[in-house]
Amino acid sequence: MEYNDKQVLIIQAAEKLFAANGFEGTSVRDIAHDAGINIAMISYYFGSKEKLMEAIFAYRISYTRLTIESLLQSDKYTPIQKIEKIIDSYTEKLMAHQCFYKLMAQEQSIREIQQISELIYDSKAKNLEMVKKIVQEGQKNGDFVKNIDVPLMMVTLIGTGMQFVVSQDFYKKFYKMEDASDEEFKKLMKKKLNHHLKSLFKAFLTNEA
Amino acid sequence: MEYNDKQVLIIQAAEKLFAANGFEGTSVRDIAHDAGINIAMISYYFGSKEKLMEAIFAYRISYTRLTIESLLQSDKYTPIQKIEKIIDSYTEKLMAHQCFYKLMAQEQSIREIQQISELIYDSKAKNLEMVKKIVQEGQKNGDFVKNIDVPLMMVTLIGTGMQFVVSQDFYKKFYKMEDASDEEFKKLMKKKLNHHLKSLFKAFLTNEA
DNA sequence: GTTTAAATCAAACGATTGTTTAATTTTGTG
DNA sequence: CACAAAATTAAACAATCGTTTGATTTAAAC
Repeated sequence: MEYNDKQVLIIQAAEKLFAANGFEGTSVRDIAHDAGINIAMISYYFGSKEKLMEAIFAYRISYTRLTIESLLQSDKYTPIQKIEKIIDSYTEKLMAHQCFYKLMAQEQSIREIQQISELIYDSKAKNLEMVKKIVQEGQKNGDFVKNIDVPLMMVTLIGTGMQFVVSQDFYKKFYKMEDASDEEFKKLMKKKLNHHLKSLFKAFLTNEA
Repeated sequence: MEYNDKQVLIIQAAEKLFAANGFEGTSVRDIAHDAGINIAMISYYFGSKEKLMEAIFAYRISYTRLTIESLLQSDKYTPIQKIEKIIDSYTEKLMAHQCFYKLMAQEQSIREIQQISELIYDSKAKNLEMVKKIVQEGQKNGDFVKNIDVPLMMVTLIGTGMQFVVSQDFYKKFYKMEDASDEEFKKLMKKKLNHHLKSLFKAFLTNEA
């Protein structure tokens, strides 16, 4: 699906406002005002407010889908290196599109639009299978410990990321970064999150530091 | 704050519907219908829809606040045992009041009501300080490793719990529990979550199984 | 320059929103 | 029973919601 400049403008405004105020908490007039276009343009281009939400997901997913799968199937990396690659990819996407992940968090909880719920479901299932294979590989060659609950491991990975984006402001003060620039703060936070996830899962999977 | 039977009825209906459809996605008529009362009773008892939301938090917090603090300050437990006590308390509350925690997850992301945001903020700060002390104690006596990012450790704890409640249905199939009773399923999930968190944080804090 | 389609607009649409009113019923007290 | 306070109701309130209309402007094609 291709979107013209005006459509992208609307999508980006909607993404921002939906993330901040929720789907039901954002009116099409808010979006139109923020995007600097007439209200009727939303129905004109997308059909409805719901379809606009679907467009946001279609737009983001087409732009954030990284082909790390081929990377993971190769023999160039050890299982723990593959997990680290996944964490790199996840933290990168998370920090680059925070609004979108806030939206995903909301949709997970509220389930407003059937099609989006299915999209999230499929994405989870795909990621789970991918990680499952890596874990089994690591257990086979003795790198990883036995009895790893992969679904719950994924809950921790996704949950940590999601919680991170919704409570970033809170942790600003605990890292004494209140007067740092947004860009500076974001950069440090990404680094911290990345390192945290890597040491967390290395300890969990291998019982080593 | 004390609430009479009718007020509790309204609070419980609102909690359920807010969790399922969001604050803005739930009308006062929906709540009134579900609680079996007249619409006007909501304004009559609580003043407004917003104040009803505040009442939910006041109600739940007064009923779920467990005094584990005194337990944690005693010398009867090792630092790792104290962490386990916190996990026990957290999983217990999480599974007993899933709707409420869904609501918390939404409020964290959307920030609809100032007073509630502050309540969540204070709760986070309090929990962070509590865990910080335990971690320092564990590091002092050599039980825990060095360089533990406690704020991010809390992100993982809370995030895992929150993600767990919003995606429980998804994981139902992966544990082959689709035809188990709700109570049976809930019991197993609580056990699994509890065990997962304990082994995760034990590995993270001590690098041991 | 004319024609046709796409884009944009202000205005209006009916439906639904949270809240209030004023009347009525229920409850508790003397 | 009589009275006052509390609880409950249907109805109405103005405001806002997402969407549509029909007219107008802009852009593209010949």
